[in-house]
Amino acid sequence: MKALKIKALKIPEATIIRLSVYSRYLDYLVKKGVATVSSGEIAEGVNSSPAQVRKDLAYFGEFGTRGVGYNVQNLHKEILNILGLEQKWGVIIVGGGNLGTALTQYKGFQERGFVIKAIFDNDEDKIGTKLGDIPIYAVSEMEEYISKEKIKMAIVAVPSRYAQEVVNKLVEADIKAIMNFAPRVITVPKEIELRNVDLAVNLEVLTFNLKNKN
Amino acid sequence: MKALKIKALKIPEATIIRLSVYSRYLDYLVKKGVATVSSGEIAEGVNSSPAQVRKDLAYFGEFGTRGVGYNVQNLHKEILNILGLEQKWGVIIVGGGNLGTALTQYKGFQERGFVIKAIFDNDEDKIGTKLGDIPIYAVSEMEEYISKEKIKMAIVAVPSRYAQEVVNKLVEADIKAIMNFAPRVITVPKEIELRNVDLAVNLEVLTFNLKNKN
DNA sequence: TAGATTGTTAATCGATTAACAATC
DNA sequence: TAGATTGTTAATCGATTAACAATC
Repeated sequence: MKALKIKALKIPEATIIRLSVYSRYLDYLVKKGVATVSSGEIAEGVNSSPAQVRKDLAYFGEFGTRGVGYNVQNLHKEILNILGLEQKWGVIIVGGGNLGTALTQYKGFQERGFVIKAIFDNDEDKIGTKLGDIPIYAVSEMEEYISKEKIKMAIVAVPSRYAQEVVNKLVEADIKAIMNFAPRVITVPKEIELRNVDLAVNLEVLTFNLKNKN
Repeated sequence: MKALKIKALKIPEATIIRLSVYSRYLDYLVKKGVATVSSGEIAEGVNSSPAQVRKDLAYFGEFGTRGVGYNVQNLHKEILNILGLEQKWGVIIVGGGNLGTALTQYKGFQERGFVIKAIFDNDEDKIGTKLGDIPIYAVSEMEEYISKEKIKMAIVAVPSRYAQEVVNKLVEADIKAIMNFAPRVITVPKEIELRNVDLAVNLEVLTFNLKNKN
């Protein structure tokens, strides 16, 4: 008896991250006016291998032409689609300190279609003011704002000791995805997407390598 | 003929990252006054598995006692040592914009023993001023500063189009490790440690998952 | 047609998980 | 001694790389 083969193929996270890198390189090629590109050329441009590039793309479809390569504009568009970047995403930032402020103005988010809509903080001096165009509200107003504005994504840039508490509030407010900068183990229900960005760990990998490779 | 078996065991980067997470949890246990901990308890504290914890530690030695577990203080110290954090590390930041400024004052670096020593920028209005205690110098002074102060690590927080150029200067100045925030493919000689932190990619992994898992 | 390059399958490599003897 | 937990080996799982038929 042959079981119906359902393609429940799991896509490695490394693949998603590489797709993001490919899309930036393709963006560069589009601007340069290049029409066609091979997996080998992409690999060279992003320090990968041709097989890896083709494998990553193969999870999602057949985007190339044998003997020819890939249409640059088309592949670029396809990858942005795969990543969910065919639309703009409204994002809120919790925490209006140095990091939150820097992230609010970070060009790299805007370039990829992420729009910071508001900052939430508990500092009375900041509440009611604006950072450039972006309003700063009290954390107590967060749940209502999320619901009213249908916000799906939040960035948590508060001191570590408040991070879990803030995340709990976000979950209650029905946020779908959280990018957390606090170097703490944070717990969320399994249906919530959580990504931890630990800045210090990155330096620690470097010190480990300095100490051991040399 | 039996070849001499040299233990050139390669340690997964994922292990290093987890060690960093373990060390933070152990720090918490130290402060809580806990004396002994098992691999199972660590695993629970950091969302991992007991086997993973023991495997990660086994790359570096035998730190526990069978039937008992690990001495919290000792294990904490051992892991910091493995990561190279038994010493303080002087770090410079290139780029005094929003992100560079935020990173300069980021507590998470200080807590782990990273000391930001100086910022380098090309903005005439900033050069010669200070950000808190941290002096801002011209990029033209960078090479001399690195050599004089024996700086090993640098953080690159300049606009993407300048990133490779800045990295080249750092390499010439004999820097050993670079943490790069520019979302560009950066090339360095193989003896230089390079780590790319791409903030937008993290949001893109979230949008991908939002789009596909739900 | 000949040359090039894809999409895909098979082989390899590496990391995680499970199992268990060692031992406190 | 009995129970607990480590350190380590073996089994499994997953991701990368290599190879090649398909095909432009």
